[in-house]
Amino acid sequence: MNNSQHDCKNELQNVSLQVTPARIAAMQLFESHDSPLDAQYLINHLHNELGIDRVTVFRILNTFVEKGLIRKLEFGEGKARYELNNKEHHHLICKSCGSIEDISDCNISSLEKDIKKKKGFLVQQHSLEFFGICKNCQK
Amino acid sequence: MNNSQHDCKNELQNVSLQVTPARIAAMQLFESHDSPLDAQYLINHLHNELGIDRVTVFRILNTFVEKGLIRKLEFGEGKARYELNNKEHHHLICKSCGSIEDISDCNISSLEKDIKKKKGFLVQQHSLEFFGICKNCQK
DNA sequence: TGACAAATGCAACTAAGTTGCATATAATGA
DNA sequence: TCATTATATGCAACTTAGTTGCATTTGTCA
Repeated sequence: MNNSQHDCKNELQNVSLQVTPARIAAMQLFESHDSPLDAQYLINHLHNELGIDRVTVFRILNTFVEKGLIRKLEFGEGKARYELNNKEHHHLICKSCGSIEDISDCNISSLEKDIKKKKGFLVQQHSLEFFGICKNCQK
Repeated sequence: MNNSQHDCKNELQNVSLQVTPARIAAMQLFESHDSPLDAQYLINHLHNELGIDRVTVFRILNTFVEKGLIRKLEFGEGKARYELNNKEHHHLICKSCGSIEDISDCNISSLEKDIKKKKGFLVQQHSLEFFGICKNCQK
């Protein structure tokens, strides 16, 4: 078992999930990609490499979200995307080429405190996505 | 024709859309609701009241989005929601009771200028949603 | 009012995601 | 290391959101 597989195994055990080939492979895909992946992408890879069924992939994604390993995103595409749930960040989604870039330091937390004070609403999560034209497509 | 219908008719004409019973009724539904509506809600109402087909409702929604009358939102429910595209605001979505409250003055525009400067990405739209527990559900 | 473009209805389809159930596999404790 | 048991997977069938093609109807405008 190589390093990457070993890391993935630990992450699964940390959240009390059984370590299976499908889950290790799914974690590895997330570890090795920067931009958020859709279910179909995982289905293709896991089916080709390990013969994993699409239903299993959907179940893995739901389980990972529940356990907090990944988070679910929606960019108005009629399907969900998923990415590792480590550092907080947001996305710049280019409407021209479809590229997805990350940004961090959006300083939303002060706004969240405001919301608690003014509205009494306790924010647990937020989603912030920017849609526009990336640097490249403006040329 | 009452006032509300007349207003809706004007809004349709302003964006060069033909005025039809289905479109007037759809606009009226949006005018009379604060929280974002899903397609199924419109389908139920327009079908019961006017016998409008579901396909027509989806087409109306797409047309309204294209013309900028409404905007499309996604709250991770596996379906889209739509609301009038007038003043900019964001949403507080309660994970306990499902209620959706509006908030405004989020001051994102300074962040958008920052993004242009730092990343070269030109922001045209953004979506900002907060998920948590509403005042009522905290009791 | 008649012509023409645009909107609608209907049927069929696609794509994302879910459920039930039988089988296979990972974790555990002797 | 083997048997037990809970958990994960595969397969088939299903649901729900949304789309497409085509024939018919309706709104607009001259």
